[in-house]
Amino acid sequence: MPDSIQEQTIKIRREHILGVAARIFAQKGFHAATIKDIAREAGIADGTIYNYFENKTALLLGIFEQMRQSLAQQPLEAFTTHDMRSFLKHYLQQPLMALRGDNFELFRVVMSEILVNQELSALYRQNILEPTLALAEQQFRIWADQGLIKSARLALSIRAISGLIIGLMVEHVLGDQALAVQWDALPDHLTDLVLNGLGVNQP
Amino acid sequence: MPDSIQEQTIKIRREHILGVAARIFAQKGFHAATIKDIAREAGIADGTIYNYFENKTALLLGIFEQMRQSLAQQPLEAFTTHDMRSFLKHYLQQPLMALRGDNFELFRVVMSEILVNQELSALYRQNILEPTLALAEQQFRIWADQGLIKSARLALSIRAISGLIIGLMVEHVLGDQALAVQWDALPDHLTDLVLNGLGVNQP
Amino acid sequence: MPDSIQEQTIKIRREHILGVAARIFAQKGFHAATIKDIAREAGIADGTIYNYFENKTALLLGIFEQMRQSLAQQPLEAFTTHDMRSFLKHYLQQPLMALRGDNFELFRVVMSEILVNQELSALYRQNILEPTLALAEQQFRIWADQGLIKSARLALSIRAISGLIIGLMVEHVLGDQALAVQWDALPDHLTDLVLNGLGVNQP
Amino acid sequence: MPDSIQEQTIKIRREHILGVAARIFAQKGFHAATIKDIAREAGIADGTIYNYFENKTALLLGIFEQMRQSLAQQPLEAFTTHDMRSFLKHYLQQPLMALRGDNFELFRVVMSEILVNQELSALYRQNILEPTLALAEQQFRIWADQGLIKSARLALSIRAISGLIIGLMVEHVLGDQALAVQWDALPDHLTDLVLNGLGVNQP
DNA sequence: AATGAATGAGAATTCATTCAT
DNA sequence: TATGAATGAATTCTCATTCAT
Repeated sequence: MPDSIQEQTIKIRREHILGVAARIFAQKGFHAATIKDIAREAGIADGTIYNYFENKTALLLGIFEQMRQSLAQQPLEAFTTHDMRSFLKHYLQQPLMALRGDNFELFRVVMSEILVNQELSALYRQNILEPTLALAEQQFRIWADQGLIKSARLALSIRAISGLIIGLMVEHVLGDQALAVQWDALPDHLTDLVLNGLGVNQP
Repeated sequence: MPDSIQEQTIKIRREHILGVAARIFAQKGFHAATIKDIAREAGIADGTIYNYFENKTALLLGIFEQMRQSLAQQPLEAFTTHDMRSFLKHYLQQPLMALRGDNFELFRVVMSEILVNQELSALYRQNILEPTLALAEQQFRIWADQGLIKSARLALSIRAISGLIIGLMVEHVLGDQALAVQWDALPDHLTDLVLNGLGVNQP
Repeated sequence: MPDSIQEQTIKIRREHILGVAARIFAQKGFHAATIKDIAREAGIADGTIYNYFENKTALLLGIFEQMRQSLAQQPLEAFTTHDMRSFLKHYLQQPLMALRGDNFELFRVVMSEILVNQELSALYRQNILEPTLALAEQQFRIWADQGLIKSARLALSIRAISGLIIGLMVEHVLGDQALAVQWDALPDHLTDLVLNGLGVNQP
Repeated sequence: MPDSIQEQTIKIRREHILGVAARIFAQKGFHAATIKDIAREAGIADGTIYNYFENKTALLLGIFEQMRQSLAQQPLEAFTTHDMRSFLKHYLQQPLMALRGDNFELFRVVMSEILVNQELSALYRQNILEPTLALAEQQFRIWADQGLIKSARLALSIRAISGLIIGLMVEHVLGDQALAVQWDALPDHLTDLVLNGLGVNQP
C-alpha cells in the first residue's frame, strides 16, 4: 500500500523538475525558457526530463496541477461553517494571498498561457474556475433564499467576485504600486465592498 | 492638410496588414502565427511586412495601438458631466462592450502577451490602465468629498473596479457560459453591485 | 567632341555615387554595407544606383577603377628618366603614399575582396600588378645588362619588391604601430634596403 | 591522462567539421559558403555544427587557430642556434612553405577576412604577426649590436621582411605565374636579397 | 531618368525531441 | 534509467534587385 521506494524516488524527481521548471518559466517566460535551461538547473540531462514529462507543455500542466493541488489543500468545505462575511473574506483571501513570493512571477506565465493554450485553459476552467464558482453559487443560493443577499442574477454576481480576484491579480503583476503597497488590506476591503458597495447608504 | 495619395496608400496598406495580423494572431496565438501566415493571408510577400513594421512584435504593438485608439475615441471628459450612477455605468460599459466580435479572440492574445512582454505591458499600464484609473480617481475623489461614497482606501476601490472589468473579460474569453449569455446585462448589474453591494440593507 | 552636358551630368552623378559607396564600404565593409545605405547617403533612390551600375559588385569595380586611374595619373614613363635610386624610391613611394586618409580604410575592403572575387582579382592582376611588374622588369633589365644590379632571377626580385609594398600596406592597415609612426620614412629606408640589403658589407 | 574516448570523439568530430569547413570556405569563400553546404559535405545535420561551434565565424576562427598551431609546431627557439643567414632563410622559408596544397586556397579566405574582421585581425596580430616580429627583433638586435647588420630603423626593416612574406603570398594566390614556377627558390633568393640587396657592390 | 515599394530567395540559428549507448 | 549528441524542421529577418509609376 505504501508507495515503493521506487515510486517515491520517481515522485520526488518529478517534483524537483517541476520546481525548477516553475522557477525558470517564472524568470524567462514559457517560450523563452528552454528544456536545456531547466535540465541544467535541475542537474540532469535534457533527455531525462522526457522520462518524466511528455513534452514541454506537460511541464506547464504539471506546474499548474501543483498549484491547483496546493489550493485544493484548503478544503473548501471548511468555508461553509462560517457566517457570510467570514466566508466571503476567506473566499477572497485564499487566492489573493497565494499570489506571493515565487508565485507572483509564475502567475504571469501561467495566466499568459491559459489565455492562449486550449488544454491549459480547459484545465483551469474545469478544475479551478468552475468548482470555485460552484462552491460560491451553492453558498450564495442559501443566503439568497434567506433574504440576506440579493438574488437577482446571482450567477453574474458570483462571476463578478471571481473576476475581481483575477483582475486584481493581473493588475498586481502588471506592477500597480497602490496594490503592491496595500495588498494585504485587500481581503477586508473587498469583503466590505462586495457586501455593501461603494455608496453611502442613507438611513 | 490632406495626406498625399502616397501617404494614404501607405496607411491603408499598414492597416490591412494589421488587420490580417490581428486575425491570424487571434486564430493561432502570437507565437504560433508566422510572418509567412500573415503575408500569405494578406496577399503580399514576407518582406513587404518589414517595410511597414520593424518586426513581428511591432505588429502586436500596432494592433494594441489600434485598440487603444479606438478606446480613446470616446473622449473621457464626456463622462464627467454625468451623475454618479451614469458615470459608473459608462465607465464599466465602455471596455466591456469593446470586447465584441473580432476583439473577443484578439483580447486573449494581447492580454496573454501583455502579461509576459515588458514593452507591451508598459504600454498597457501607461496608456490604458493608469489614465483610466486616474480618471476614476479624480471623479471619485469629488464624490467622496461630497459624502456620496466611502472615502476609505479609495485607491483600492478604484483598482477593484478596473480589476472587475479585466477579470470578467478574462473569464469571458475563457469560455464562461453564464457570462456569454448575460454579457449585455453586465454594465447595469455591476453598477448596482459596485454602488450597493451584494447585501440586502435593512432599513 | 566635348561631352554633352547630358554626358557630363551622368559622369558626375556616377562619380558621386562611387565616392559615397567608397566611404560606406570603407566604414562598414563591402558585405555589411547595403545599397540602401549608399543611396540614402548619396541622397538618391535605391533604384537610381542601378541606372549607373549593374549591381553591387560593379560599385566595387568602379571604385577600384577610380583608384587605378588615380594611380595611372602619374605617367609611368616619367620614372624612366631617373637614375636607379630615384626610380626605385619613386616606384616604392607612389603606392605607399597613396595609402593615406580615406584610402586607408578602403584598402582593407578592396584588398579583402580582391583576394576572394575572381573578377576583381583579374582586374587587379591585369591592370595594376602586371603593368607595374612589367615597367620594373623593363627598367631593371637595362640596369642588369649594365651590371648595376644582379641579374639572377630578376623576376623574383621584382616580385619581391612589389610584394614588399603590398605586404607593408597589409601590415599597416592591420594596425602595426611602428609602421604608423614611421610610414613616411619607408620609401627612403626601403630603397636602401632593396639596393644594399641589411648586411654590413666589409670592404 | 589519456582523454576519454568521449573527448577523443568530440575532438575528432570537431576537426572533421573544421576540415570540411576549410575546404568549402576555400572553394566558395567565407560569405558564399553556407552552413548547409558544410553540413551536407560533412555528412551531418546543420544543427550539429552548432554543437561544436558557436556560429559561422567561430568556424573561421577555428580554422585560423589550426593554422596557427601548425605553424607554432616548429618551436621558434630552434632558430636561434643558427647563424644569421640560416636564421633568415628559416625565418622566410617557414611561412612561405606553409602556403602549399590545401593552404593555398585557404590563405585567400583567411587573409581576406583578416582584413575585414576585427576579431580575426586581432588574433592574427597578437598570435602570429607580433610574436614573429618580436622574435626577429630580438635576434636582429643582437646582430646589430655585433655590427653585422645595419641598426638604423631596425623596426622598419623587420616589418619589411614580414611584409615581404605576406606580400609574396598575396601575389602568389592572386595567380602570379613567375612565383608559381619559382616558389621553391624563394627562400634562398630572398635571403640573399635581404642581406645584400639588389645592387652590385663594387669592391 | 528617378523613384522606392514590393519581392522572395536565402541564410543563420534555435531548440524540442529522439534514441543509441 | 540516465545521458546528451544528433537531428532538421521551422522561423525570423535581410537585402539585392526589379519595375510600375
